[in-house]
Amino acid sequence: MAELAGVHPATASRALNPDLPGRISEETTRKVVEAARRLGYRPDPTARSLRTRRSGVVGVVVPDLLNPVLPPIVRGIEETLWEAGLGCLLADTDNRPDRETALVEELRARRCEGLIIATAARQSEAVASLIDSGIPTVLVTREPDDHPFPFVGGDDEAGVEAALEHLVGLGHRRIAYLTGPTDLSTTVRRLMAFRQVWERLLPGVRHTVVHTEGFTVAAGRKASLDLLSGEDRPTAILAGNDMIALGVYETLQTLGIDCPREISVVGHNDMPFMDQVHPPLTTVTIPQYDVGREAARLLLDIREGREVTPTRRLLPTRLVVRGSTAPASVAH
Amino acid sequence: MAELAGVHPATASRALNPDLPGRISEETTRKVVEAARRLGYRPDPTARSLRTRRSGVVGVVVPDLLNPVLPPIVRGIEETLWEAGLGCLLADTDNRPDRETALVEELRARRCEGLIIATAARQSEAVASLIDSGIPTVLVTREPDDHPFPFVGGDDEAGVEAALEHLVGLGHRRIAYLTGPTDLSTTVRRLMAFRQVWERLLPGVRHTVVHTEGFTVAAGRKASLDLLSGEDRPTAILAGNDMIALGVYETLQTLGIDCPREISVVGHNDMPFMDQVHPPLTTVTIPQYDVGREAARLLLDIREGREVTPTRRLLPTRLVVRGSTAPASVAH
DNA sequence: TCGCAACTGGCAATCGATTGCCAGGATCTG
DNA sequence: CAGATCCTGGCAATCGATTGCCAGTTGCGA
Repeated sequence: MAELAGVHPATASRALNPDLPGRISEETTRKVVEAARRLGYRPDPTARSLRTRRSGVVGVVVPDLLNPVLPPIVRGIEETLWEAGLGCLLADTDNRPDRETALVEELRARRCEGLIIATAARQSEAVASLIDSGIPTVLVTREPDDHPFPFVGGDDEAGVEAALEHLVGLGHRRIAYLTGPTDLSTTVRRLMAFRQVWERLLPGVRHTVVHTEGFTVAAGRKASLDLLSGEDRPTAILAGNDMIALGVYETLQTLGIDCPREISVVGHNDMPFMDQVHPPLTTVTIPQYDVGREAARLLLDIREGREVTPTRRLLPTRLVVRGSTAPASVAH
Repeated sequence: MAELAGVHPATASRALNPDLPGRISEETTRKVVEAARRLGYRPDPTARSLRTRRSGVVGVVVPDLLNPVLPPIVRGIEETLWEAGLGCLLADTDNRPDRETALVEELRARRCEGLIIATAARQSEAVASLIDSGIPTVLVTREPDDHPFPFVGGDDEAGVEAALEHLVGLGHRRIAYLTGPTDLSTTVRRLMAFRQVWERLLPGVRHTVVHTEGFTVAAGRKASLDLLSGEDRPTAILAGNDMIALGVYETLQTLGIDCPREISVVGHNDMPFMDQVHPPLTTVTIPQYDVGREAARLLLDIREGREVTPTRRLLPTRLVVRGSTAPASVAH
């Protein structure tokens, strides 16, 4: 260790610690730094952790990294954490509550200094278990119905509002909302927004809400097949997310319905390549990367004991109008 | 600690250690286990690490998580590592060599038990620095020109071969290979395969190779614009990856060239949604998830001191024929 | 000149689990 | 029945950095 090279045992620690300004004379500090440099010395993080009770890592729990909305969030988190000198322990729950519980427990056992959780269903045993744990926790993108933690996500309400205004502005009146299962927080947040905006824009007008089996292409395909096969089909579909919208695309192809001439489709999330599908998908874009950064910043604030207000941060979303929406045909 | 609850100090450690079979009497073990259970005791990983000199984490270095080929790889790695009780410290270099170097150094300082690196350019200071470090290291998907480490990736050669045979089988003869910059290992591996297969299939026939500025849509668009604007344009383009292929799509749209009627396009990687673009892209699919799992398994083998042979594992790729390729038009 | 304060650096305890060595008691062997 | 062996559990050192406390020096003011 640096002690040998220099002269002393634990003086080196103080010399190398920037939080102790004039604690050690400049002379001595210089010697220590020099010795450390020559030996390529880096204090052992394990030993340090043991003494200081800080592990230097935070756990990041995601439901499924293959979901295209997550990588940008994780990147935002990861970059922000490294900048603060914290490592990022990644855990993927594969959307399974039991795995979520197990992984959160594992992360706690590893003495993570904080947790960023993107995986929570509306009921989450794992999140509940954290409530009085004292572990700094931030939820991101998804959240349980009831929880005391800070949350960062996109402003879904504004997104749905913009999407619906867009469709109504194009003359659409028979609009179906095709969303996911009711046990996901995303479904609830977006659906509530849909209902509110609907009442404002088209009070009293009937609307259709269909719950798919999941936020997937297959579920979207299946649900839209029923919806579009019957008489009196809608002139526009607002999808709960882009996956469902892609499922709708497949159904349209199957049934030989032209988008956007005969029907308009709007998605949500603006996943990568949604400008490359056919037709290019009109959808709500969410600043996922910034959501990740903000979540990490919030966690750092909490960790430093800084006050965090407000506790919910909804980052601005924006409707990107592409080729999948058009004025309602006059025939209707 | 469990000691208090039970009766002894460090006997608990042995009782809880499954690697010491009959070391402690069944009676005592039972008591310890019971006490541990009641207290929800989990040995402190930090203290354990300090003593055993094993940190329980491996570093995973990726160039850019937003590149769609990476998430499945990372998932495969992450799952396999957790199964083995290892954590997964994620580090994203943003494709910057200086960050790669800094992050690898940081991961070393944190005493990672192993490193899985997906980021290496053809020259990598970071990888070079690991050579005599004794740290178990596995490279994945990309690799420097010269290195002593095990490597796991897709069988690009077979992929390029299948793609080229497909095009030639459709009657194409004027084929351009549109690949990335020469300083990336992916470029080199795929390009060498292209040249070899070409010599076998169409010996002596002239072919065109164009290097784009990167494996991106923009670079693909730009390079293909030059290529397709002139006279005597190719009847088929084999792209170095799907991004470039999408760039070609944009150029085709700009120039009003119909794919696949007038020109065929083949990609490489089979990124998500490549079946949803227009026309659906014929491309080479790589078992990315399995690549990740295999890389992690290899790392575990090395860590356990098991022999790893062969040191290069190329997982089978497959050409998925979709709508972007068609027989060469008779006009040519 | 004396005394007190400021400044430096060392000592030793501490974080919590692991592990080599040892000892007491039980069991076995000749 | 004596001595050897086995089984079990405790003692204490160890991993390496951090930090409260203390002591020796130096400097300054009274």
